[in-house]
Amino acid sequence: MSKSQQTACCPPAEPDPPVPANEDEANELLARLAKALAHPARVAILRMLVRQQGCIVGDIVEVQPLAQSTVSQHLKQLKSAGLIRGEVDGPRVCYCVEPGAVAVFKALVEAL
Amino acid sequence: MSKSQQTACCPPAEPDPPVPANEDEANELLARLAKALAHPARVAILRMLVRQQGCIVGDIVEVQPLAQSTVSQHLKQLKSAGLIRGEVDGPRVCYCVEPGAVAVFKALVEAL
DNA sequence: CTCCTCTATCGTATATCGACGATGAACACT
DNA sequence: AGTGTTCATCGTCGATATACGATAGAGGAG
Repeated sequence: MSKSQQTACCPPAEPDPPVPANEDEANELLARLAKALAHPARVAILRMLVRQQGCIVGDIVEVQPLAQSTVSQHLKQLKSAGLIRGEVDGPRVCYCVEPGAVAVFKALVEAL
Repeated sequence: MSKSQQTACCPPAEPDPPVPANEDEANELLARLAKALAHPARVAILRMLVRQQGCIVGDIVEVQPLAQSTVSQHLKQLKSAGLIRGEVDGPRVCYCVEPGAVAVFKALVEAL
């Protein structure tokens, strides 16, 4: 039973991502975002979410060589960093990228 | 006594920074580099090193609100991630950016 | 040779990470 | 109601991160 359903969660939204002008704030934000990606599994998850539009947790667990609870914790970290968003879709939860946050991260890194 | 001496350490070098083609390896490398920047102090230090060509440890310690030993540890992490390089300059040590590593990091992030 | 400066390392304490199994809560389906 | 699926949370464990003071070691200055 492959269960890759393209549930149309994660709508557009995203008006504008503010990049901090203050350097100290930029450092803290960049550090927080970098910390969220300081683990290969989280990088892989983010990449997966960027690639396809929204992912069910089960799909991620199938791909990652980790326990379901561990994946859930990684998702929690990505979410609390603001890089992804999760929406309940019936019994499942659909995660998707927060494009604005990724854009801010790219901008901060590029400005290094 | 301000001691900002532009000791001409940190020569050119840098032939070519190889970016891993394999996605898993890219994930691990990105995670390692992101981890190195997962702390505001390290981001600030890297920025400082990018801005001016090479920095004496003492200068960094003066700017950062941290103990000298703590700064030294952060430098060690940045160095073991390959983002900076340190050269002994008499009694001092001059740290400088490893431009190739920063370029790889930017490329990996941009490719997200 | 004897100080003095500069930096790295050691030792320590606290906090967070990363992983897992087990449990709990929400939902669909019968 | 009862059952099964899906995901988050809890509790736990070892490993790592972060911070500091204290110490060691290498180099100049006198």
